[in-house]
Amino acid sequence: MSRKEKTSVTIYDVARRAGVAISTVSRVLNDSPDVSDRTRSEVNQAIEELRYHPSRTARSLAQQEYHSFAVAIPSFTSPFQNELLKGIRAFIREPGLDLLICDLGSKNVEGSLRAFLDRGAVRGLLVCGFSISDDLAEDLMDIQSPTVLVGCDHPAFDSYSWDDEKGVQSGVAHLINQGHRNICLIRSNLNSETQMQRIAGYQKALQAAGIPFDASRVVSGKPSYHGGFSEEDGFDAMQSILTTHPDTTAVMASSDVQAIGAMAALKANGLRVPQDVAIVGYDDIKTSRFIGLSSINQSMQEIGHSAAKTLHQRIKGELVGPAEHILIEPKLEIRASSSL
Amino acid sequence: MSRKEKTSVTIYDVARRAGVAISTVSRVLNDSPDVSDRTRSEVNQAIEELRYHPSRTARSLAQQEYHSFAVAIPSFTSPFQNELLKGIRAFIREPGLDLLICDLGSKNVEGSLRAFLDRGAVRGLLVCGFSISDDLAEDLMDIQSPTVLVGCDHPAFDSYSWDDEKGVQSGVAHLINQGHRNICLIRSNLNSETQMQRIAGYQKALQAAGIPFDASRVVSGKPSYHGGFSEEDGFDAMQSILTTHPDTTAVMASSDVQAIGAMAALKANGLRVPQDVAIVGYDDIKTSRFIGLSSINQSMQEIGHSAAKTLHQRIKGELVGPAEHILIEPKLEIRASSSL
DNA sequence: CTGTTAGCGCGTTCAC
DNA sequence: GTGAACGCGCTAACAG
Repeated sequence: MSRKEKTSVTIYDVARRAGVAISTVSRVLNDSPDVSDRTRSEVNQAIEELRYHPSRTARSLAQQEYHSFAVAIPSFTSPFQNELLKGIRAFIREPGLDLLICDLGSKNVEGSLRAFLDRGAVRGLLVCGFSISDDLAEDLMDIQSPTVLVGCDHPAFDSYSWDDEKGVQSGVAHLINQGHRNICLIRSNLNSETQMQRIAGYQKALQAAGIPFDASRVVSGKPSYHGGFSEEDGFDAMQSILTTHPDTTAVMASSDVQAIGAMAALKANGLRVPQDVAIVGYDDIKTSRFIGLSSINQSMQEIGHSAAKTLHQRIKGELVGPAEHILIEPKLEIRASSSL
Repeated sequence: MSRKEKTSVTIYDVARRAGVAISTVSRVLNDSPDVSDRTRSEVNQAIEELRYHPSRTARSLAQQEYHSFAVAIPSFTSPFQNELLKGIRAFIREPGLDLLICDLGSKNVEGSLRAFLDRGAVRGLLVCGFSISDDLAEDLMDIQSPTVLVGCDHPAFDSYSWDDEKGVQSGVAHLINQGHRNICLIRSNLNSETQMQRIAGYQKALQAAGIPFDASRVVSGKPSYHGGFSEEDGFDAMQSILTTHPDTTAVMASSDVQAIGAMAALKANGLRVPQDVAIVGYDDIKTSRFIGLSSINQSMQEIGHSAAKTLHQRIKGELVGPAEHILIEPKLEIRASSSL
């Protein structure tokens, strides 16, 4: 009995047990036709008896294949990112892939991604939800594997991003059309490019209507989780709006959960939505379908699906040529239940 | 130029470039102290120049180490599972692990898990959210790697589950204490053990108060996503309650989103919560803090964290001995905002 | 301190 | 149809 310590059963054990060579075992494993029914069943029996399962890592190393997408994403449990992940999942279901998720957190996003890359290169990478510096872009190119960006743009990679400026602009324009003039914008407390674009959209809409821009009407909640996109942030922000700008009749929120929080604040103050204060939330329509708000639909699911598909094609070499850059233009959706 | 086709840069390339052996490169990679500063910097330079990144699979194969947890979970994007994942993430952040997520979907959960296992064994596995058959349990034992169960129990594995019966029982008892007698239970349309336990809890609470059990008061929505735990399901279920049992004054819902849907249905019918109909939702308190309901707190995050920790310890051999079975007893939480 | 060599577990030519 | 041998990219003893 010179068995090694607790070593798990390998393809060699199976081969020995079945009285064949490992290549034969490998063949039945990958159901090659070049195996006699007899040996096949013998091998299968040995596999059964030894309760053998091939090693995932060994297999992908030898096969130079990939069985999973790597997804780098900040706070993947946030409702927003979730929609994206649903889309990705919808795609990978058929090819039978898994998701290697690297949660980037919300503080040192870029550092986390670097650490992830140092842990070892992956076969294909989906980077979601934050704009990458040129520095990071180089690191990303270093790993030599297809990379698709979602939520930001960079010339070197395929990307899916959306026009935040136009999104907010159309939302605010909608409110203006409804007769509102005292409109506040709830932003996050990040100074991301995204935020700047949204503020620009807000300004443009006001400008187009001849309404003067008042910077104090752009508010954010206290710093909190999810970089200022949480319910608490929305609640805080709305609360402060009600005290500093009591004449406000409409609000554009930067996310759906923010909008939910804002609504809660209104209720807490005895105000009705949308009669007293109207709200438009920037979000995915699917997320909060029972909340009585209008919203900017980003259809994150579709984006996630497309991004995953693109990555898959790049990896398999089915897609060649220069990086593609898809810019989604968010649409305004008037909720049927907006009279909640 | 006899370079191979598009082969990515390996440790050999770096070694050649730096004029050293691959083992030396490996040493600086794993920052071993046994390297002279001079060679180290030379190697590092070569790494820089070649933009080399070690292969994740090759590394873990050779090292027999693990850099990621595998998590098998049904519909990981549901708000409920999300809380669990948050807890898991909280744990893995420090050891610098990633998450290999296998989304089991919601239809053929067990089959999906089997397919996952066939794709190759993993080093450690977290199975969440559904009870496993003895058959599947064997498969799980076959992969010879530590496995921790969350949301169900099995003698062979460490497990974290909660007492659904007592949970629902306390929720319904609370409603009874509030003076309600016509209480409905919104269940999912799965026939899981969990559901049976919940129904049992409902019955026990009624029985303790001398209220006769009426099976028709246990309702579910139309089959839908998430196995009946969605907003739509809650909406449907409440809608049917209002027509078949208009005398209902209180409802116990099986999940938070269900409760949200139920509330929407009430609003749609001009009813107020909780004045006309009170609701207790079975959920994680963090999930829907702005919804005006009482709830059964499952503190999924803590469970996720503990489960991940247990798995980690098993893998590292820091935890030995028979499987541990933790049974969480859900607590009732009266929401401060329950007058929304 | 550094290079050589043997694996890690499996896929994949090649001959037989 | 089947087996021996090599390679995937890297780590880990051994030597020197």
